[in-house]
Amino acid sequence: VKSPAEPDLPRTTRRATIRDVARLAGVSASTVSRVLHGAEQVAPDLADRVTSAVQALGYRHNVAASNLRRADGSSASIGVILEDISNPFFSAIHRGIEDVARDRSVLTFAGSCDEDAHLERELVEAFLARRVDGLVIVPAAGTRDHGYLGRDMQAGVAVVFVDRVPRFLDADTVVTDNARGARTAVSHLAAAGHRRIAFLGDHEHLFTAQERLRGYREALTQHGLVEDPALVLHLGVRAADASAVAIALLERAFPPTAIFSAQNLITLGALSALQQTGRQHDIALAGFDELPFAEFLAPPVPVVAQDPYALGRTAAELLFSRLDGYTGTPRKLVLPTRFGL
Amino acid sequence: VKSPAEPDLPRTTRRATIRDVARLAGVSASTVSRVLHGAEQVAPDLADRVTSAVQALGYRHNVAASNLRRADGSSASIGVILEDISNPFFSAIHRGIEDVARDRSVLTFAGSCDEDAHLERELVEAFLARRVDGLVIVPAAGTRDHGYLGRDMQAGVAVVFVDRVPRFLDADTVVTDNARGARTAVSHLAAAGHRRIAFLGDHEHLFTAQERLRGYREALTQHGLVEDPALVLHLGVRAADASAVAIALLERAFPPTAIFSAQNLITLGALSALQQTGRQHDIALAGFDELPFAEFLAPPVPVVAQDPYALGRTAAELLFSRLDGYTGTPRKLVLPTRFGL
DNA sequence: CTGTTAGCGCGTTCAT
DNA sequence: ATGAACGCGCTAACAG
Repeated sequence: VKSPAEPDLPRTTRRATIRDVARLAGVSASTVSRVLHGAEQVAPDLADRVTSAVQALGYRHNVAASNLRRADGSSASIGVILEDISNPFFSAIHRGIEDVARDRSVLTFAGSCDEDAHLERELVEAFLARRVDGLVIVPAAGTRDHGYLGRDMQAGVAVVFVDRVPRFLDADTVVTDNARGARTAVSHLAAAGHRRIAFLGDHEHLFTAQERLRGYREALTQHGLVEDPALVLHLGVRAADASAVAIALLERAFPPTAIFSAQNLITLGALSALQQTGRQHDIALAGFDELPFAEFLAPPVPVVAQDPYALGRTAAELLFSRLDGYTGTPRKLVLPTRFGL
Repeated sequence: VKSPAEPDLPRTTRRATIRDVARLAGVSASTVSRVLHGAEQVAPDLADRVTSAVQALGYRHNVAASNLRRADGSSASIGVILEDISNPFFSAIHRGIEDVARDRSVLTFAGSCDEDAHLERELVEAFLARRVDGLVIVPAAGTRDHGYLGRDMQAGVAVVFVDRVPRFLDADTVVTDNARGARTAVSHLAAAGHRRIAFLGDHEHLFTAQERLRGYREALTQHGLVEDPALVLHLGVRAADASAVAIALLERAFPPTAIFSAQNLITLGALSALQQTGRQHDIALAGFDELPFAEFLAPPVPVVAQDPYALGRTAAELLFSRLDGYTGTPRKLVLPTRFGL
């Protein structure tokens, strides 16, 4: 209910369009467009007038509108879906992607799906509705089928999976050599004489957890050890959980003499458990993923280090090679790990 | 140079448009649009035919085109500019923003400017060219003037600054109470009897570093201590630097008896220095920013904890309140810290 | 309730 | 070298 005496004064001024610029410069919109795109065949004085008008009006190019008309219809943006953008492992992947994208003036959307398949799908669709040129995805553990993406790939969207493999879809993928990394670490423990080595991993339906368990088993076999199912534990990734589970493990009647923790936060939990029970010098520990404070630990904990930044860079490179016209068969890259203190 | 015998077969199929859907469903484009937006006044059978056609063609809504025609012209996306998306402090801010944005189905662009004013500006303009509805910015230390954003704010873009204050622009801002946090920590050291307390901070032109130094000085004054300029050191944030500088500090003829390190990575460096020189039990240490592994340290290091996630959430809330129509004077929020082990 | 028309901001023909 | 006209995909306004 508004009185006619109080007209609705917009407190926001309308954005200048290319026509406004054209009018002020006394040229046509086409000429402005040409100047904006650095075309050569514009008279210098006209170009100057256009540039001044752009400045004067605070004109900002609208890439969405531009993209609509353009032939290739590239939006110069990509979408990144991670488990959690605030987890250092994933944010390093994110940064790797960003750096490669930035070199091509491509912007990056990012979203966390918190291991939720439904959220993952929602993010994919939201990105696609913004017409991203490509998608980099760390699949949620629960996603049963990525096949629906086939049609979008057909339509020209470049899709690359990182850290975990897609299901029911043949697409470019970059993962770490999880099995080999785990095998190396567990072999190290076995070589030191341990025969009862526990495996502490996260959700058993997680690709990386499965692969690391596989590596653990390979190492046992390799050293002539028999797996004791009671020593293989799967849990959530929260450090608090891991700590409680590890304490229970250590307080068993017949505890392990060594622990292989298959993930970052789990190593933290195991560390805490060893500290709380005062067993840090009795029970050996080795882990997957780097620890930022490894040097301050006594005794030191050897870890399998992956390179998440390289994971991200490599994924982005695969993505852009597709956008550059590569149409070959999907590439499956496996990046090595480094084991040590 | 292409032979006519080899026509350029597009290996990508054209995306279905709303007209394609309309044709297949035997309705008009408007009807499809109405169904897509959940309008009530469409006959159920028509709606069903539209839905099937959408499925059959793998149609994906184009929000850019939609946004172009729509009255309010909101793109349902925002841009976030941080120093480094892979730094845990900033990625926690990022996540806070994302969570608030997601509740409103708003997507998030993110970019790192690595403390480079030029990159910051480039990112801002790239986001604006994509017509983001709002911008959350952690200003680069070197940015001299954010005034250029005034015009875009006038045009309706919501702009919020986080962690550091803008220059020459009056806008919504959320920062941590850096001075008070530092004062608390340094007071703690002074109360323990220390009279020679060193300050290890990063770039002196960084807002947070300045504020923390201010807090350090307030604490000294409060405890009747006189500042010794030789004990106030500014450095880069890389832990390696901090370690070297701290070692040099400890090896002086007249070293401090306590160190206040004003940032995350610097605390890491100081810790390393104390460890390398074997002085960890002789020289007291307190730091700004949380340490993920505090519980494993001996002796424990008390720290000033900020809440970057809350910083992000709060910033996003200010942003969306603007988009919701708030037009009052810019708000300057200061979030508290928590000091302890 | 449904279809038709026009136009959002822009780039691309095609004339000139 | 420059401008006029058209259309990208979509939706607001109107007509029926």
